[in-house]
Amino acid sequence: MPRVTDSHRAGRRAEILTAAARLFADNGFHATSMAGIIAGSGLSAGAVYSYFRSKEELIGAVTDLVSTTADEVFGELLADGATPSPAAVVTAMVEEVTERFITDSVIGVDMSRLAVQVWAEALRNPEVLARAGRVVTGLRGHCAEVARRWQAAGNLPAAVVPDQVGAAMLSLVQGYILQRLLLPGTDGAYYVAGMQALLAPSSMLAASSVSGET
Amino acid sequence: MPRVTDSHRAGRRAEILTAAARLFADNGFHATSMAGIIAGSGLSAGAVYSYFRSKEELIGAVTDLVSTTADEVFGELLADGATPSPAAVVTAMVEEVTERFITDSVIGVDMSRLAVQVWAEALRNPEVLARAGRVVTGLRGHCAEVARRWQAAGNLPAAVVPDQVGAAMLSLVQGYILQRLLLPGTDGAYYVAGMQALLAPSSMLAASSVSGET
DNA sequence: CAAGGTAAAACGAACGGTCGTTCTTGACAA
DNA sequence: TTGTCAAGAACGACCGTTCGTTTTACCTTG
Repeated sequence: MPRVTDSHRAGRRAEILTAAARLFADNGFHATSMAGIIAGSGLSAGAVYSYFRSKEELIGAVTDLVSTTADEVFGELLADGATPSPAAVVTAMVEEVTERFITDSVIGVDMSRLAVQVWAEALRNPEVLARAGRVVTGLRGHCAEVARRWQAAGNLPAAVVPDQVGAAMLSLVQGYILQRLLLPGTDGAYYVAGMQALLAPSSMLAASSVSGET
Repeated sequence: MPRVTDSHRAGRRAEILTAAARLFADNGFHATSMAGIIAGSGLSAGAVYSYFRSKEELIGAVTDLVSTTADEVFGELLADGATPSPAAVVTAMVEEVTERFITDSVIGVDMSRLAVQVWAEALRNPEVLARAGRVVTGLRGHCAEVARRWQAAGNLPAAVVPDQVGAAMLSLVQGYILQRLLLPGTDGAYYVAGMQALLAPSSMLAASSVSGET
């Protein structure tokens, strides 16, 4: 038998996933046909269906890919014990989105476009909603942790609920993704400037550096 | 010569549009079939196609409906010459979304769900992108005007670009819409509290009332 | 080493179903 | 009668998926 190596098999799977992600990013999930994915992957229908049982499973896999990428992109923001300001964290998130999310280095697909498709799909597909909700919860939790530290440092009133602040911080990133796709000319620097002005109207320099990994 | 025409004919058109909007909100544009819309409208295929030339035209009409509703909901925020704080305006927008956008009074459809579908569709349909972009530009312009007045009142540095601040303000509304749909338990009051804390960390009462129409 | 067996992997034509759309037909108002 | 419009069966195209066949590469055997 063609005892193909595991890595080869995983590579094939990744190729199919990449082709699907590229088409999904361009046309959305339901305006993309399996025939297109099959052609894009360079394989046959039967081969594709031996790696993914159905189109829905492919959608789920791409959703996971977006989720994983999002986690990776934002996961390092609080690697150490720093207490950056919310404005600095949102700035860092916007920059990370611009550099690593909009054109993913691994497969060269605009993950921000996929994210919007995932949001829309989540409204009708309970499984996608569950996955997407988990990611959003996680990201909001990271932001809430920032708010908690900022609060502990005395920069926020004690009565403030960190998770609530985290929700607003996450919104600033989601809105950036959305407006950049919908409105030409909304780039990272343009957006960050307004966000920082909104968050620190009196003193313009509340931002300190945000650490990456150690 | 149409005997019962005009208002009756417009009513029919509205019925079809309502049925389409309801199904689009539930399942998105491409997972909704014309057969479903035809059944939902209570008319026949031929009748529906005499009012709308194609499914694409129906999608465009629903996009317009969402746009119009959004304009109406947010158009009154700056009716007079008041200079409310950005936080107060975003608060008012979130409340308007909750009360008038999430369940539109005219047709009883969740416009926020439709908005997400429009965002996704805009990424692949140039006409929808144009319409959606126009609306987002308009909303951001309204927010920018708030920032401009706030700046003129001396609450923002002169170097700040109002449109940039408007983009961030709009993000806070878009993020609310998104997170409310994706995460159970994100209601208006919960969200507003965090937003206000983020925008006015030092003095918790920057908000004043925002005027409706005169 | 060479040849043949074997089973996984890939192929791709074909399938039933559903899609968006059209068009013939009938009913009714003028 | 005649003009208008709705009804809904019918249509071709394309959908996601299946499955019988062919190819491939490793293992066994002489």
